[in-house]
Amino acid sequence: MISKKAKYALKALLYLAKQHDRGLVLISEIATAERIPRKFLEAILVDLKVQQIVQSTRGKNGGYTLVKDPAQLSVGNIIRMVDGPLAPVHCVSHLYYRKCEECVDEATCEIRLLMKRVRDATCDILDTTFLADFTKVSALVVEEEANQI
Amino acid sequence: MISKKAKYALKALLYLAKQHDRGLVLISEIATAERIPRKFLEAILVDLKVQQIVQSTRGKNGGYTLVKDPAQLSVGNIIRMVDGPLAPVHCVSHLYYRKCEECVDEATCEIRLLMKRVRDATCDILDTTFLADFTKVSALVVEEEANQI
DNA sequence: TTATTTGTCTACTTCATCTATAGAGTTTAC
DNA sequence: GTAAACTCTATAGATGAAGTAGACAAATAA
Repeated sequence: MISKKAKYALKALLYLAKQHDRGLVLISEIATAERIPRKFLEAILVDLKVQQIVQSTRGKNGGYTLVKDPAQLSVGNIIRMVDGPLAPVHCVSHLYYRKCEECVDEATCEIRLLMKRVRDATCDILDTTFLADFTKVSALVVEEEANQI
Repeated sequence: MISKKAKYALKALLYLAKQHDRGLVLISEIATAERIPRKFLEAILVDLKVQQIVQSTRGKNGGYTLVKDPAQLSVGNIIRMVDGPLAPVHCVSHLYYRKCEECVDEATCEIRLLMKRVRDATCDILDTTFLADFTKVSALVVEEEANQI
């Protein structure tokens, strides 16, 4: 399970990606549109700013905007930033590797091998899906709908 | 990430599966062999007993034994029993489905579609891997080693 | 300059879950 | 009856999740 925080981050970034050409977007606009608790979203956006995913401007006419290219920002990376490893156990994580304390022998641990397959399958999906892919899909849907008129 | 509890449960059941023909196995034997805190393992085994995965006998010469056929007990089911859903978000879980509170429209939620793919990939692996598959692999390894002599 | 709008920062809360541990109680075999 | 097992109840510390409150700082425009 991913945390609500990660889901909110994902939704907020996706919202920003869709408004990418529109310039600065208000926190409260995102919060309302995506039904995210406003104060909680604030904290999330600060985190994402530290990670240099978004940029902000203060004061009147201020707001948030995406810094990273949506075509290069993967869902996998966003979730990792907020929640940590995607792997089901630490001992199969690439970026957050840690030996299981209780494991008698990692090399022959059968559970580890299985979990590695799960990790790989998960990462194959999440690390190859970028924010831009969603906006494309939405554009396609809009296009299809237009064609049906 | 799966919990330690789930990992312990998996290791304990795997241990029991390997000793399946040996009859009753002591909690403390499992705890020592798999380096699981003994009292914690006790609690886990009680849970698994309630779920009718294992059986126990009290008193001297007592112990635990697997009730379910290891060829029909999947890793996916074991993890679900202890941790709940395998899905990364509730709204794509089959057995633990729940609508996301903040979701504006589930039918068009792009994150949901992506997470559904993750769920399916995970379940494809974990629901088709059974305890018996591990004991087979171990047997194979033993066989191979014997061949090399 | 001042009011308003916006993000920033610090601190706190509440609640749940994880990961255990302690110890008395019960059952069974010998 | 006693030792060896499992069982039941209670507790507890640590951590993190999810959110809230409110003062503060910066930018703009009147």
